[in-house]
Amino acid sequence: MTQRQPRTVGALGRDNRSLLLRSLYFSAPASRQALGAATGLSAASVGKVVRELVGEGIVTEDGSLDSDGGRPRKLLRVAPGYGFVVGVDVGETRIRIGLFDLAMTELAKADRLIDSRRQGTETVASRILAGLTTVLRKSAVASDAVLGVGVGMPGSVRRTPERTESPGWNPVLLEQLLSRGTDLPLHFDSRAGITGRAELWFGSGGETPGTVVALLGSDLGAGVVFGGPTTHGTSTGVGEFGHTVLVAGGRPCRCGSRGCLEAYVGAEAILDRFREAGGIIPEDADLRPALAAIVHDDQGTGVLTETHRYLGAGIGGLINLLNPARVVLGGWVGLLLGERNLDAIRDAARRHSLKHSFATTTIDLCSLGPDAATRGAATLPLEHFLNG
Amino acid sequence: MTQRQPRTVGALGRDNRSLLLRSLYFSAPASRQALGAATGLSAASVGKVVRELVGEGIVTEDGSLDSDGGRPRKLLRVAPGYGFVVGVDVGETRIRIGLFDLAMTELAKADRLIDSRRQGTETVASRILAGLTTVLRKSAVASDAVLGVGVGMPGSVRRTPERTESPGWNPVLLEQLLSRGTDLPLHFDSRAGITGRAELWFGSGGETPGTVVALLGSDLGAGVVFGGPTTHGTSTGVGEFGHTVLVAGGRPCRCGSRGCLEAYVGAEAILDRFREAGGIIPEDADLRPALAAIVHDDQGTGVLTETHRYLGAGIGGLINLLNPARVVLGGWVGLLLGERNLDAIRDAARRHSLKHSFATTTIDLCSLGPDAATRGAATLPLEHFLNG
DNA sequence: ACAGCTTAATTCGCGCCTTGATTTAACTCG
DNA sequence: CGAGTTAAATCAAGGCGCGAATTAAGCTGT
Repeated sequence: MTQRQPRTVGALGRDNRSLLLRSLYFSAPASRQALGAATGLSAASVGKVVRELVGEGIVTEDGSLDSDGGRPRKLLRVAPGYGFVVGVDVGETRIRIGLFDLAMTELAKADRLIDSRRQGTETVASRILAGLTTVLRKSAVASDAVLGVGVGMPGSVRRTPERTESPGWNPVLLEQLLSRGTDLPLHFDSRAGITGRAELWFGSGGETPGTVVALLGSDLGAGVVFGGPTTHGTSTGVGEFGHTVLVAGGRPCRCGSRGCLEAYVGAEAILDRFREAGGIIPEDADLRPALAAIVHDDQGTGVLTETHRYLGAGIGGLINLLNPARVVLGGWVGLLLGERNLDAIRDAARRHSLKHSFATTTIDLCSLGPDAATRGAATLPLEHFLNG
Repeated sequence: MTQRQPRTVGALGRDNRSLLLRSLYFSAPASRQALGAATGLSAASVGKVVRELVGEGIVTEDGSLDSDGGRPRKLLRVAPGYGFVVGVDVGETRIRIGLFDLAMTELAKADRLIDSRRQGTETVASRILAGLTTVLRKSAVASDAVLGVGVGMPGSVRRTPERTESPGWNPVLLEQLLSRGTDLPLHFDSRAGITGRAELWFGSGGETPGTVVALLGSDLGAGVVFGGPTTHGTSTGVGEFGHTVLVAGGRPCRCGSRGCLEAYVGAEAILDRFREAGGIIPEDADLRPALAAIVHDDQGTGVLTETHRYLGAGIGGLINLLNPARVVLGGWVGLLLGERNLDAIRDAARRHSLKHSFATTTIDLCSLGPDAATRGAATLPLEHFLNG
């Protein structure tokens, strides 16, 4: 029955402070005036809050706008060196760690190879902790200046002790081990989630409210992140759409079901379908080059066209259900398919969604490289910081 | 960049007032103490706000709890007669109108037959306006005591002047015509939306947060309403899921696409599939009895089992994507299918969704009759009232 | 170069809110 | 019937945002 936190007048103040801070963060260098307009707060309140923030060292004045007759407005920004955030991307073959300042410039990074098939959660945890000290040392950042660590983990992050996806892998245990090894605040999300966050925060188009990010990669599955109706910063994971049924009773999927989207547009799935359609590809070829080759030339099998169509249908369903303002296609498989013929995907999505919903949606390619994941993970503690 | 309304301290007050009012509304007769516990407000604040509300006639004291040694707590409730709300359900063959007091007891209702194929928006508007005066007269409620009118319309309600679904039907025009004919505040939603709202407000299970309502009817399409993470009262339409692709390249759907869910589990679709599978049904049979007959005995065609499976797969996708706490199956087709074998649907949904998501979801049948629609529509102005 | 103008930022008093403490009200029980 | 107990109202205090007034800091034209 509860709804809003700011019940008390004190909470209201903290709330407006965070509102202002977030607004400032996203509008980069901004004057007090601009902040007032953006937040709806009066000049007096903006002044007061800014004074506090400057006093705490969170915000600094940085240059000023040229005047045209009056007193020039001083520009404000969040002090990049006030604190630092760490992002961790736990892949299947390696762990990536990045340390960023508040302006999200990367100050240090570290890679740790792992073999997820053979090494368990304990190894992953110790690797992460080791990488953490490494980036701290490299960047000469004091541990207590780190605001938090965001970790993107494979699979779903839903907290259940029992029943994890892969036998050797236990997200709950990872949390325990990590929190035992460091005092830093930890934040967790799925890999799809952190990649989506990266796109939402730093991707093309920027802060469009109501953005759905559809990620396609072999080792990533597919996921969705939804930037709430408000904006930026307030992104919330929604769910997985890789296992939506697209062909009832169709191809078996590794999830145990049949006809899932992933069983058609996942990397391995595309390769399998290519082979079945008579396409020739070396048996021991690596996934990425093999897929790239198919996308470049599908040897007349029609697999590529079909894949575009499947993907478009899946996206169409997404559009019907979530009615987003923008769909961003990402993940290396998604990028490969989209770069080749995004219009084919758009077209299929159009055919498989309601006219009106489709008309108010744009479908774009993700513009970020694969190493954006750590950056996306680092937005987890950053967001926590901005929300006070 | 804006996010929360209560920026100013005055708004905070209004906000808490509405919080309290809503809390009171849903916890029926409640003491001041209970309200304090429920809302988190202090006894002092509760007392003050309640005094105001009583002064305005919105809330009345009604009995008191037996004491066990101390002063007994007086019970409060929203005065049912403080105001009234009207719900309108615009179907394809008739318009239903209901007038309710704040306790949502129906004081009067009216039916108007229409022929949506032949009569245009103008007729619908005038029928609604006529029905409105009828229920007002019947119930002897003064027009200015009506807080608002909620209208559930066929199709999507997304506001676009151009490009409406059916040629003779124009939701935007309807809004214009109605607002020209009455001064009462108008609220609009889709028919799926109002039916979903009814389930959310008055249905079994009650106020579970994160409830998705899946409606299946021939003339209704399928829709989804999502009760936000907060609670009751704050429901927001999400989208249509009747045209999610379930069988890529499958049966043609009236939406122009192929393989939509509706093309398999819509009433006509089930009948068609039944006939194609060799089932015998009179050519001129009415939809409902015909479908009921099939559900009762599908003559060994397997169509029923198949339908359950399709529907389950569709619901599974819903679960993956939205991760609701509860899925409620409604609409007359949905009820028919669910009453026959809900477990088959559950089972198919389980097979087609991620283990964890499914485990945290329950799938139930809608418990409301078909005439709940006007009641659901009337929650639109009611909610507006409760939100201040 | 200097008054006069213009605009930014700060300061100040007001009204409003919630809260904890205190007081009053209303009932039970021995 | 008075002591005890609990509910509700009242009161004073502390905070917050806002508009108005004030101060700060540049331009501009002669």
